Amino acid sequence: MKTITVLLADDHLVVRSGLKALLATQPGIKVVAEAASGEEALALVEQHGPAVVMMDLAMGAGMDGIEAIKQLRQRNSGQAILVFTTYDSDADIVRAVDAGAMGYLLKDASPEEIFAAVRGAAHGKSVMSAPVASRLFQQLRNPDAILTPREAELLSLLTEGLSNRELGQRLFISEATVKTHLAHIYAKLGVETRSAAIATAIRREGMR
Amino acid sequence: MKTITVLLADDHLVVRSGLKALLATQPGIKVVAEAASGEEALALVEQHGPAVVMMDLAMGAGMDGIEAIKQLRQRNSGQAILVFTTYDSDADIVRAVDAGAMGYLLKDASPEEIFAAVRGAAHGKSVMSAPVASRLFQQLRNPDAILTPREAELLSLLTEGLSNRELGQRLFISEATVKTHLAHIYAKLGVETRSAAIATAIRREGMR
DNA sequence: AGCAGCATCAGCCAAAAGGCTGAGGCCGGC
DNA sequence: GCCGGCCTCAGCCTTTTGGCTGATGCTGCT
Repeated sequence: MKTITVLLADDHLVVRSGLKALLATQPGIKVVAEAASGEEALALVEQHGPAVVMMDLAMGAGMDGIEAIKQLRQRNSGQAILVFTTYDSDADIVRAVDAGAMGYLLKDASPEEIFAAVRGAAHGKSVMSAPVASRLFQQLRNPDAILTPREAELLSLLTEGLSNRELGQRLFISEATVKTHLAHIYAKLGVETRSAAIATAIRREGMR
Repeated sequence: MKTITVLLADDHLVVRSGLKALLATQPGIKVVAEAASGEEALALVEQHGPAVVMMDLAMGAGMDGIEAIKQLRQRNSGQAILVFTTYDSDADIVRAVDAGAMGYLLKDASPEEIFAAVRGAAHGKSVMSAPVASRLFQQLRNPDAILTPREAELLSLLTEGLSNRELGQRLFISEATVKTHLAHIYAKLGVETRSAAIATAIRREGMR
């Protein structure tokens, strides 16, 4: 069996080093490069052409993981991309899968899960942590709860603490329209107040 | 020079393994045990009596890092406790230092910082990541902005999206009192609305 | 004793948010 | 071409929030 070459992209040195140490115990898997940012990841992929890219989503300043995934896909150089991150926010999962990720692992995954995911990804299989899969499943079961683009935009601004008036000004719509959107958002999020919407949005949707 | 024995407490296997790999490169530092939870950390400290404990604050279910630090301090078995976490939220820093942490490192610290911190802690020196130190400094400069215990309690409930009425019921106080506290909180956080307070609280104070 | 800080409450008023109903324009799918 | 979803807006009314002023009791420090 051919050796699987892996590139790690994570802004935390400890995480890279931990992953490297873990993967080093596995015959047939080899870490060929490490990147600390999205930009670096793109450059190193070009240079090393790894079979699998393990990518964090939040990477400090600059390009984030999602953007990096999109760009990698566009170049179409055939890497399987595995998201490896701390949070399992609905929005992140959807965006990552959308951008072209082959799998989605959480940082508290067991070594076995990690090895299986890398091998799976290298062979074109899609692998997800259980909590991630269940979230995706929930989204599919409950399509009514999916926010429209405009609503998502509003919710995002909402989490910055803006008033209805301010929201209207930012989006060039009347306050009445803002209220309409908000009512829909509340219904979809299953909350009744702006405060609860903000709380759920930041926590559940990962709008940090 | 005596070897410094270290115990790692972090619920993420990758982080433990990364830290272990990093520390292994340093002569004079030895990881003697790893814990995945606060409870486990307490037990293993008892068993191994390490000189330094590196502890994450958020550790999934069960006892969190702060609580574990407090308990360790109570037993007074002489370990230097080093917080090693992802976030530099004001509240966490203060609580950790308060609980008896010797140092506070962020997960994106460089290897040199990490080594220095471990060595420093073992010799009774207090070490902080630069961003952490600057936050502490800011708090000291600005004592007016420190929330009273009651206010913090209220803010915490606020981030769950409760109304004034509900807040009053939860805390057994009148709605009038709730409003008074809220007004003070807004002033201290430098915001003008409940929404903005929630947003800042969750993001800045790390109330997740 | 006196003072400061904290927590508690009241009343009043203005502003903001939320619930409800209805409605028009636009676009994509059947 | 019709229907449904999305985005837009209005008016009306209730509830909630926020700003202000003032007041009481407790505690700890001086």
